[in-house]
Amino acid sequence: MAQAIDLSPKKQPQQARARASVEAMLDACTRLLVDEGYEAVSTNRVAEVAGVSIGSLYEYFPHKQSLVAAALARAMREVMDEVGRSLRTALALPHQPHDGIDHWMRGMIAALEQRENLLRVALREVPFFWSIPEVREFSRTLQKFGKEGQYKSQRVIHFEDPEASTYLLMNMTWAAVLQTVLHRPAHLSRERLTRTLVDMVLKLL
Amino acid sequence: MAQAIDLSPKKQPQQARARASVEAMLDACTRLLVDEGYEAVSTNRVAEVAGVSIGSLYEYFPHKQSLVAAALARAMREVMDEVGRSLRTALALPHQPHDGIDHWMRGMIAALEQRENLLRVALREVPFFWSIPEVREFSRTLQKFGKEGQYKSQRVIHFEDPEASTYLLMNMTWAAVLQTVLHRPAHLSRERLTRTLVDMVLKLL
DNA sequence: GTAGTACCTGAGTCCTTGCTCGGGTTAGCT
DNA sequence: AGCTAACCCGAGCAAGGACTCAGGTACTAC
Repeated sequence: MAQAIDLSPKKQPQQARARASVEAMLDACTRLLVDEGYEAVSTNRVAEVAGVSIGSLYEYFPHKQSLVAAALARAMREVMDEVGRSLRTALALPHQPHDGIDHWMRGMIAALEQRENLLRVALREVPFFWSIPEVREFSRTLQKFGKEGQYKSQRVIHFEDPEASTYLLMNMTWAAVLQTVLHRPAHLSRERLTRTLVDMVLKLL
Repeated sequence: MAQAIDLSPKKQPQQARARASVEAMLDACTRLLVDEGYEAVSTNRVAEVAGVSIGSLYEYFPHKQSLVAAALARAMREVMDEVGRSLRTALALPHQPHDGIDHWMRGMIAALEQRENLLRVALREVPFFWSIPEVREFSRTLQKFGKEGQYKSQRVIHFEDPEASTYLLMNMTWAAVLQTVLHRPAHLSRERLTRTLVDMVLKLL
């Protein structure tokens, strides 16, 4: 099992030139993850693709894991931002609750779809993915979003155990969205799954 | 991304002695996966732990992946058997439907719990996990179980799109069960989650 | 100008690991 | 007993990959 490693970067770039180099490294790492999977990511190749030398890479990242973690953390922050934005516009919609749920689901699906291959690799191949702070935070934020949505739309799930049901609802929904994007069977279109998912969530509220 | 590889074994053991060796290899591989994760599994170590030589290992497995795939396939067959058994006893219960769903959920959770760490590693670290035939079959069988349960218990989800809703229901349920076992937060007991999950599934039927 | 710091370079070291291969041992059959 | 095929052995090869280090180049401050 993946044991705890320090995933933090080594030192921060000070000048613009160096910041560009680090960005290039992260871009290259992301590209390799997407195109060839985690096993194919070697520090030498990342440096090559980024157009910097291997020595420069180790200026800013103490080891391979911290590089991959930084690339994934950046992506997760982007996803989280988009999901948060789509929640806020969903809550501002006049025709609650169907339209709100619908908008939010589509927002989440769109956010994932843009990074489909990266997320697939991250979730299925990167051993320390769940140790990345941004990923842990993502789960927490998702829970917060769930409560926020219920609160603002004046709807609460009425089960014996509200805390457990909110938790499960969010996780099931998230899993279904992930499934829809990453693992959808050919005979079920994204549209059909989205519509049905919205119906199911409404039924649970 | 993980490309397609031939995951089938090389040749079958003929004599009892050889069958025992192969079993020992699979056991050792499973143990290493559970204890130290996919990255720590090297063919040399598997042979060492199994008490056979590296040469013998390559008699029966053409490469590392086929060994890991065989170990995981064996585990998946066991899980599938248990889940199937618990579904059948659930359907035979007199007090439908709450008791049935409850029994089935608990059966699934128990089946996963026994192999908690192995599944965690398989799902999160093994790049070719979803290419293993037994895993693909597992997903299909789960869908079949879902339809079977609905049919025999005379309950069908009444949504506009029955096919998509069955698909989603099974996947969401499965995801929630997995979540409960592999990633449960400390403040929510397994029992609370199980009970709430049963309620939610019932509400959707 | 010059000192100091940030930044960059890439050949090379060391280690791990997947896998081979030549040769030995055991089981089963006639 | 003798023959064949199944089975087992493990030193070692070849490749690849994480990471170092000794020495350069570009900024910045005074």
